[in-house]
Amino acid sequence: MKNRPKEASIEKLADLYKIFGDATRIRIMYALMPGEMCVQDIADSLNMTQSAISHQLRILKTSCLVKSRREGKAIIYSLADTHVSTILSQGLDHVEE
Amino acid sequence: MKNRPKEASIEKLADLYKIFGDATRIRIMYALMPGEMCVQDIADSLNMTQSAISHQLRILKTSCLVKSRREGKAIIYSLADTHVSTILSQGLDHVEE
DNA sequence: GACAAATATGTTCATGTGTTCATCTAAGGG
DNA sequence: CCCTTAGATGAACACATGAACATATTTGTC
Repeated sequence: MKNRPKEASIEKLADLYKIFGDATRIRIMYALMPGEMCVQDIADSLNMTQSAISHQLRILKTSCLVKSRREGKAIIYSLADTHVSTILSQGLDHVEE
Repeated sequence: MKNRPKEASIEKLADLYKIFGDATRIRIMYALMPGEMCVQDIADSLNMTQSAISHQLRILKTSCLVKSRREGKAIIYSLADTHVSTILSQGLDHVEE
């Protein structure tokens, strides 16, 4: 059990969890687990508007939880690293007890 | 990589992370890591009002992240299980890269 | 029982947050 | 070029959230 982290780390930590603290964003991340997807496909799969998804994707990207690349007209999103799935399944363990 | 969880689990997961998504609550949990503490001591250690801490403790307790017992006039709080520290250090890993 | 100490709770207020709607930008096809 | 398609962005609005303040509750002491 480590010491209490620095104030800066605590703020960062809270901010990180804030990102995970929204069902839409979690759904997006789970949608991206099997593989990359474009915005409209995510929207369709979650039954939400393109705009709503785009807004959330921006938040996820700013926090480096997803990354994107352009392919013609479409922009393809994918999970940024394996940490994301790790954190999610960690939380799921706690929830599903 | 598992299947997408049920809707109910996703909501619960988001709610769980929402709890972790506040610096005050994280500070409280870190304060409780070394061992149990009464409300006023937590408040002093974090330089916050007793009321603010009590409100947050109630949220943490409702989510089963801390537990409490009475000892005379005081109520002593402690972390509910080891999952809490696990989740916190997991997030810290991601943050401190 | 009156009182003090330790917490809990209710209310209020300012601030954040997520979605929608309308609009804007970028890329490809004719 | 003009138009269509795919996303991004900005403003507005409704709703949630955290802290402060005052007050209530519970317990121990005299």
